Amino acid sequence: MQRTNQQKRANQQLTVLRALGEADGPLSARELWSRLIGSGKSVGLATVYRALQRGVEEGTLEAVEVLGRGVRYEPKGREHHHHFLCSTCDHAFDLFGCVEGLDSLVPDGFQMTGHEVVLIGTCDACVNAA
Amino acid sequence: MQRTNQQKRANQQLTVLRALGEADGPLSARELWSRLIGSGKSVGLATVYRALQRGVEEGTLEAVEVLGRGVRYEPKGREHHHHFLCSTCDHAFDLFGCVEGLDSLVPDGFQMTGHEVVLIGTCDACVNAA
DNA sequence: AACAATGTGAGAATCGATTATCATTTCTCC
DNA sequence: GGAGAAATGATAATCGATTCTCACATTGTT
Repeated sequence: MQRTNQQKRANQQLTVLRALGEADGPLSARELWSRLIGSGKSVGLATVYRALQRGVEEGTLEAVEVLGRGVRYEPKGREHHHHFLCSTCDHAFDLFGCVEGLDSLVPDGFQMTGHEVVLIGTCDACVNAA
Repeated sequence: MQRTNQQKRANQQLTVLRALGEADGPLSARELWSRLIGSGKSVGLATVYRALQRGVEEGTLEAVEVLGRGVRYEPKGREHHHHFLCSTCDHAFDLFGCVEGLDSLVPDGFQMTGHEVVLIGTCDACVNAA
């Protein structure tokens, strides 16, 4: 293995999961990896995938799709919520609350078991940067 | 070219676009292709992609994402609507109507420009088939 | 009919995302 | 401190979706 630094790398997966837990929205494997690298943590992309995969298997993480931009992950068990996708920075933010009137949309004979709502627009930071 | 039949194949793209127009929801390139093949129309997958791509360029089609299962296409200009995704057959159905209370979900400082709502469940046919 | 421009189908090539591989390193438990 | 199990990182392999290529077909124009 080509060693790029001497950092301790035990429990890398915990580092990964902790970073995900601190995020303000669901992250893709690559987003998470970039954040870790960017904050000086040396982690392999494969390890990020492994941590996420195991988290899903163990039920502590949930894979979510926000408008088809690939799978993102978030801690499971949080209160029911939806996401806001910033079309500028492509980041997904957690929202709080839900909406009314979904039942009335269901066609006759169909059975609804769940729903997803995604708001699209520009986030705080990107509004200010514009 | 390995000729598999003698059918007329002029204006294949029109055939593709017509089939899409008759669908009860957005279709992926492959779904559309399967339907065409299934109904006895001989079309190449590449031609389906070409028809869809051109449709989008010309503004008659719109690419939509329904829960990250790849891009699907639908005729543009229809009234604002959302989709119902059947988790059994994976088909997306058009819905009519919209929901209330989206504005209240937008965080301070964020600007919303659009939204997507997807209902998940079991469609008519799959309910009956169960 | 002859020619140019465009359309078509089959399969190859490409592109990203994810997974598998494997040599090391780290951990656990004695 | 040592042995075996598990974790890690770099990179190769895989997988699907989409695009590209190219030989041939079709259409349009004269």
